[in-house]
Amino acid sequence: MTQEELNVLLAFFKALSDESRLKMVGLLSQREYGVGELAAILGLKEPTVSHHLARLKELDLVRMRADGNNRYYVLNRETLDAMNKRLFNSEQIAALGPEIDGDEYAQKVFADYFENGRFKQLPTKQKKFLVILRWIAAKFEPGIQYTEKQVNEMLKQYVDDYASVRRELIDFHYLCRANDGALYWVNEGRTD
Amino acid sequence: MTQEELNVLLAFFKALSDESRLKMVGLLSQREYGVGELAAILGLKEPTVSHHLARLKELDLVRMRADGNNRYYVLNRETLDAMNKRLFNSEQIAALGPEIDGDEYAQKVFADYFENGRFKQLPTKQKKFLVILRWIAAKFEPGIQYTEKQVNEMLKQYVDDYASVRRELIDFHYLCRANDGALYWVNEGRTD
DNA sequence: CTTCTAAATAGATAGGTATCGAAATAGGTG
DNA sequence: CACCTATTTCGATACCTATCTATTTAGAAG
Repeated sequence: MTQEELNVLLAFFKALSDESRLKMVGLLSQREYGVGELAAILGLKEPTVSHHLARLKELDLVRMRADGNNRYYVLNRETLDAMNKRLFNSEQIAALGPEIDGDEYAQKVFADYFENGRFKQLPTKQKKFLVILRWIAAKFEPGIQYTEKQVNEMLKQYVDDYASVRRELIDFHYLCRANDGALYWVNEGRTD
Repeated sequence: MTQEELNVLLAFFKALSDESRLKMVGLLSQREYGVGELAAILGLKEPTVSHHLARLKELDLVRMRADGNNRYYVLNRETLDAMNKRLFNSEQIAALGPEIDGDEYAQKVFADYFENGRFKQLPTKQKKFLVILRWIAAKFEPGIQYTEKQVNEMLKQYVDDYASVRRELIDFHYLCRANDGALYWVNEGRTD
């Protein structure tokens, strides 16, 4: 699951994790309501209701119809159903987890070398080393250009010998480097 | 839907409306993890992970197994499924809305007399008046004892002549009053 | 008993957001 | 045009909570 997809789900849960909005969804599932009407029923001021409706509308959870000065809102059941289907099946739930390398082997390598958010040391066996290199490479966002300083900062989070790792990332074609050596970016065309 | 039930759903959405917890749910759906392990993968400190796990555990969304100093957590899929079934059907969604009196008549009364969160005036026709009285009565929580001052504060939110309304609530047996007149509470045994 | 380690708890801080009042927008009506 | 009304936008405030560090608990191992 990409960060983008996760953000959508997150936004969906955030949208429904407010008492006022949850009640509004309930009301708007029955019939359309005007803003003032909702404000009266919920005991809120118009600006507050307007704010909540805007948040729901952002996610396409409600539809709006204008009639003169009044705007009538109603629940968009399709979006709700889509979210429901999208989330509540095993694969999707599992996919919520960040992508640690999937296979048992990689998990073992992690268990052995990863501690307190850092790699205490790097394995000498190339296969194990590549598991870690791949994981680090994935921390760089595709399409972004990084200065050498930024790359170093990134790597220091995870390893002591950041200079070696930076070199290895280039050697194994996980990162590309500009001719003058000043900029780095993810090699999106790489295939294993 | 009671306030209690709504709170449960609200808590559920709040629980999943955090990026870290959402990722944790994904991971814990695949296998059990120790606290430190999760902290390493998510790039968080142990206390933070501990905090999130506690929140998930409160709702019975995860189960915990202790082994020596380590505690292993795993997703409780049943709770997730139950929440899913519970929420995503039409009746339940509709029930999220606060209980405005259901029938057309009551809605009309509201439209006529309720404005900006208050009743601008009270209808003289008893039938209409009772619609409003019932609605106000529902604002008091069953099982709670209110002082007269508290009752007045409550009523002032909605009407000008709070003293009359307080008397009517007693006369129509929506509220009970202690013999000394100091305490009020909802008459749970009332039948229309 | 002392030491080490994993996790939970306490306390502090910072960022997010629900809410409001005031002001701006825009449609309707004369 | 001027006025009224419904809604949105803006700016400020207050509460909530995710996160951290420091401390405490409690199991395991010398």
